[in-house]
Amino acid sequence: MKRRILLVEDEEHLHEAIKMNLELEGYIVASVFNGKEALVRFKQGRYDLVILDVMLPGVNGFDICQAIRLENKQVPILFLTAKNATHDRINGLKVGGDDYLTKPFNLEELILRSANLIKRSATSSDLVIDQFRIGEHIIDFNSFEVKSDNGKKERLTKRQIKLLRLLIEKKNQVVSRQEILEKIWGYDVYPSTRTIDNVILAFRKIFEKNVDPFTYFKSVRGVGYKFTP
Amino acid sequence: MKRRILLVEDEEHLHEAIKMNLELEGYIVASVFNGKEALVRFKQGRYDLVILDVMLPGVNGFDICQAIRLENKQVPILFLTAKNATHDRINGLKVGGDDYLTKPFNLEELILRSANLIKRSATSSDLVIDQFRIGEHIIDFNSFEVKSDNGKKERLTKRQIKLLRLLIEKKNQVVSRQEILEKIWGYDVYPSTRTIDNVILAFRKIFEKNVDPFTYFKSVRGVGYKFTP
DNA sequence: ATTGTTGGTGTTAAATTTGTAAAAAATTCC
DNA sequence: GGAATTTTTTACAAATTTAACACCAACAAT
Repeated sequence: MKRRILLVEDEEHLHEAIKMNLELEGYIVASVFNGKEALVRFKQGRYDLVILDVMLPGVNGFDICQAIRLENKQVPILFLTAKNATHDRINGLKVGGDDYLTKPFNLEELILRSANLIKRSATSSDLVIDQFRIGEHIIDFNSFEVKSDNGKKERLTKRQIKLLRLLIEKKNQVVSRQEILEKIWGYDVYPSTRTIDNVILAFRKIFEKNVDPFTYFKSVRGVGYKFTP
Repeated sequence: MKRRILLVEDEEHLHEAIKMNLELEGYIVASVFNGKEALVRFKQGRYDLVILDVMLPGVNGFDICQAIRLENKQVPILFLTAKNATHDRINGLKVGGDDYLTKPFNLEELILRSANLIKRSATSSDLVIDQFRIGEHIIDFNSFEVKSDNGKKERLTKRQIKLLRLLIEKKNQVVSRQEILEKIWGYDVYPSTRTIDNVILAFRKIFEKNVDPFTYFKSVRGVGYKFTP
C-alpha cells in the first residue's frame, strides 16, 4: 500500500527537495506551505505521516499539531525546526509530536525517520485486538460477548462485532456511513443506511446505559459516526 | 499457530532490531515503547511472551511484570536490562519473571531464549488433553468414550471426538463453521454445513440431557459455534 | 451396521424496513 | 442580523422480512 505524507514547510527550496526525495522513495506527498491550509488538507484526507515545520507563516507548527491530535490521536508527526533549543523539543513532545529533526538535516535521515514512524504506527494499530474496555464494559472479540463489571454478560451479533471493531480501530475519527456499509456489509450489498442507526442504537443501549448518552458513540451529521473512548 | 510477542523497549534502534529479527522468525510482534502503554496493550490481547526492558520511561519493568502477573499468571516474561547488577536479577525473578538477558546481548540468544520460553509454557498449557469434564460427564479422548457419573458409558465417533477437541481447545471462543470444516473435514472436502449441526446435535443429546439446552454448546448466528464449560 | 451426509420443515433470531418524533441545519422572511 | 419556518438528518421503536438453525427422517457411504 502506498503511504501518504502531508508535508508542511514554507521554505520553497527545502520543500521541493524533501518532496522529491520522499516521492523517489514511493510515498505520495501532499504539499502545503502554511499552517492554516495544513489543517484543511489534513481533515480532507487520510495521511500516514505529517511532517511539520515549526516556524510557519500564520499558525505555528505546535498549534497545528495540537489541532491534529484533537482529530486523530494516531497519525505520527515529525517536527522540523531551525532551532536546536531544548524547550522547542519539549514543546513538540508536549503537544503530541512523535519525532524531531533539527535543520540543517540530512535528507537521508529524514527518509529513515519517516519510514520508522510510519512502520511503527502501522504495526501497532494493525495488530489484532482481542479485548477492549469501554467504561465498565469489556468487549471480547473472540467470544462475541460484552462483560460488565457487575458480572452481567451480553451476546453480540456478527454485525455488531464487526462494526465495533471498525469504530474502535478508527477511534476518534469519523467513519462515514459509506465506509461502514462497504466494510461491514460488503461492496455490493447496500441496505438502507438507516440500518446502521439501529446497530449504533444497540451499542448505546449496552454501553451508555449508566452514563450520559452519546458519550461513546457520537453521530456526525451528514457524515457518519465516531467512537470516542 | 503464529506466536504473539509483546515487546516493551524504549530504545528505538534496539527495538527495531529485536522486532525485525523476531518477525523473521515468524512471530507477530506488538511494539510498545513505554510502561503505561504496555499494560494497556497486554490487557487488550493474548500474548505468548512478553519481552520487557527494565529501564523504561514512566512505569518501570518490574512494576509492569507485577501488574501482568495479577492479570495472567502463565505468560512467560523475559527481562532485558543494561545493568548486570545482581539485585536487578533477584528483583526480576522475585516479581515473577521467567528469564533474564543483560545488554548488550546477542540477538541470536534472544531468539533462542524466546523460543524456549514459549515452547515451555506452550507444552505445559497446550498439553494434549486426555480427559475433560463437562457437567456430570467425562470425555475420554483416548478411548473415544463419555462416562457419566451414573456409570453409563457412550461411544463417540471419530468426527465427534475431533470436533469436541477443537471446541474445547477454543473454549469461550466462537469457532466459525468454515474453520470447523477445514480442521475436522479437511481443506478440500466440503460437505454441507448442515452436517456440523448434526454433530452438535449429538453433543447436545449427550451433554445437555439434564441441564438447560444450549448451556454448553452455543450457536452464533452467521458465524459458528462456541463451547462454554 | 454403524456412521456420514443430504434434504425438508417448523421455529427462532437477526437483519432490514418502515414510521414518527426530535434535533440540527438551511432557508426564508421581516 | 435575527426570528420563524421549512427541510434535512438522526434517534429510536415497532413491524416486517429474511435467513440461519434445530431437529427429524431418509438415504448413502464405508
